[in-house]
Amino acid sequence: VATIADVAREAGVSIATVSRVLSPGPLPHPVRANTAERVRAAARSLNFVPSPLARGLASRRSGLIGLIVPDLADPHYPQIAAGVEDRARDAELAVLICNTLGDVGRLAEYVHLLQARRVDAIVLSGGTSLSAEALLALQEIDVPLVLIGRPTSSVPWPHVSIDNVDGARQATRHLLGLGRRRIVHLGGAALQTTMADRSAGYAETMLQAGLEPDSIESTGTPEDGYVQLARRFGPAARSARPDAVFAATDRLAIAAMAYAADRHLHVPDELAIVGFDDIPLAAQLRPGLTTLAQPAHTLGTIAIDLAQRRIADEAVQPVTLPARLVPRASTLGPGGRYVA
Amino acid sequence: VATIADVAREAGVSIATVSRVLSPGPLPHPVRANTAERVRAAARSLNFVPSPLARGLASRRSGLIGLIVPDLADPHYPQIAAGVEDRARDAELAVLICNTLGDVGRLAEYVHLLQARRVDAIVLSGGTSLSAEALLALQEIDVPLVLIGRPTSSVPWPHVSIDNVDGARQATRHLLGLGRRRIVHLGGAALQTTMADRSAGYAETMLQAGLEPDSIESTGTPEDGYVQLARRFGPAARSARPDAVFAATDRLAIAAMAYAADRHLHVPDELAIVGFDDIPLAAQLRPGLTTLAQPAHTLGTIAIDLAQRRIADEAVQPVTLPARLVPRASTLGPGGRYVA
DNA sequence: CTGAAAGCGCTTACAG
DNA sequence: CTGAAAGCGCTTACAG
Repeated sequence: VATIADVAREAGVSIATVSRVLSPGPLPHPVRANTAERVRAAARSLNFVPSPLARGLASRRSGLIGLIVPDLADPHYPQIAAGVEDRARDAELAVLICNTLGDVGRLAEYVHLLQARRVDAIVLSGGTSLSAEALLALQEIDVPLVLIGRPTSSVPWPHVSIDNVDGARQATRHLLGLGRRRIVHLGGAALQTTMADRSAGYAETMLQAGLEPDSIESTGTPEDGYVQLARRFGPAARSARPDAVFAATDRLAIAAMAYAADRHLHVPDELAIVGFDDIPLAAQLRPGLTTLAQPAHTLGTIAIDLAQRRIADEAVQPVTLPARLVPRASTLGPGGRYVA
Repeated sequence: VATIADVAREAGVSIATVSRVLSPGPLPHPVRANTAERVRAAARSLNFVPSPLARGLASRRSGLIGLIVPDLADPHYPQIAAGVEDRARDAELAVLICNTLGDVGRLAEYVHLLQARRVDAIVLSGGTSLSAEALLALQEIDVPLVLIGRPTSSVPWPHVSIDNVDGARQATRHLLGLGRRRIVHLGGAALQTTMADRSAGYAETMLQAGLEPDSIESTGTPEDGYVQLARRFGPAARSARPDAVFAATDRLAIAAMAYAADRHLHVPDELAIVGFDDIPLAAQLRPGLTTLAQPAHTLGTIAIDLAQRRIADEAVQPVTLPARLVPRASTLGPGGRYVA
């Protein structure tokens, strides 16, 4: 493999000049056009690629981004990862992937590791359920940090998130518009701001309509969602059977659909169901799942944009992206029509 | 941040000794136990982590693994990625993630990039549809390479894959055991060895049973799977309606379930359906999807094991993992029973 | 506009 | 068993 010295020799200049042509830093150094062209030609002919290792060591910038996700198995995060990777690639940054499995110890370990590797920035997703103390521990970091999802408390780092409150409002209004009144919310782990916000948007909209909010909490897994529904719908249920479920995620909505099928409840006639996320399979289900599409990929690309601004030490504002209702047969029925 | 020099000073030794204690290379250098302990204590007290950048530059080993996947949005690959990441972490390797989106140009670009970053090894998944020439281009690589999935032609690199032929045999035998005779195979892109193997296992088993194989090819997306089924089942269909579908993937199986629902075909009474992959949602569908579970996570961990042996220049054999039939209601019906 | 040189933080023959 | 020193391949003040 060719090194900078080979290129310098070939072009008849010093390695300093080669570096200045091929790796213009933040404040570009003036180089004569003619010289620059010779260097570029030499680099091309030698198929020269500067060693990121050496470059990182010398410049204290590794060209690496650390991406921390809680769970790659959850369809939400790969979409974010794809967005991050996409934009990072455009910026000539490589992405180190870290899977915490929701373990705070592992999170701390990764953060330490990423710092040791001198990553230029860390993108942390799934930090929406971190306790104040866990967040405090992150304060120690001297690497630019960007969060995906609204953090639990005020923190010094920028974040990009979905407007979950508004998404939940849309979901609830949609069901109300269809004439449903006994709308239950099947929520995920309330510790996560994402889940809390969706629950809040639901409750607010119900109250505005003069109805009593009725939230069921679950751990967020479809298995637990099913169990919690069974408990609520079961014989011990104290109130009238719901006529609609707004689930906090598509995975929970799928659990609700399974529950309805097992109890021979017709969807949507007897039970309308709305999810949140618009996972790729949502449209393939029967009935198709009405849900809120969120731009997960964009979440990732914007996180990189924010990270780059932080690296350049620019001030940045948090970014909020809208969710968009995608009506399907699980609320409208075949050829159903929405009544606002 | 502490450097090796700080530790050396604190322990009263040279940096060479520190390095030998903290980073024993392939052939460990003898160090007096007492000295080693002093060094370790100093490192601990200073919270010293050797710079992977400097280490990589000096030793020509970066501690990085490049993971190339074709599509993070396909639920199959995040599972593999999780396995890779898991085991890599145990081995103190970090994982660079690369998403090719099925573009061969992008693949080549990534391979180049990963080499520039001096990754210790590359794990390539989704290379099961690479043409002979694309594989030849990879020959140039002087980095250990491990493939996930059986390559299209004989190559000099080890691979780990699922026994797709046998999995397809199991699926087909299962349907035959239930008395089905008009079993159709809904296949994915035939260029991929994975899909070709599943198709082959199906055809072989049908022939053995004295039945005519009947394969429908699709691009592999649920959308196209649905379209292809409609064409086959439609009025123009030349033969008797199938009584079972063995889909090459769960995503295609879900398309088949959607198609059955739209045509008011009862699953499994009128149409039994088997998938392949056992994606997390398969158990949540109604009816639950009978499918072949494949150890995707293990695929990833073994790939790292193979990579490490290749890095150590050991000889390695290809590894094949079994698929396992998971019977659910889409073939058995509620309380259904299997007749072998 | 260009170059000589120090330095980034390690590893690893070489000598003892 | 330990250390002095060269070197990995770059970047970046400093000097001209």
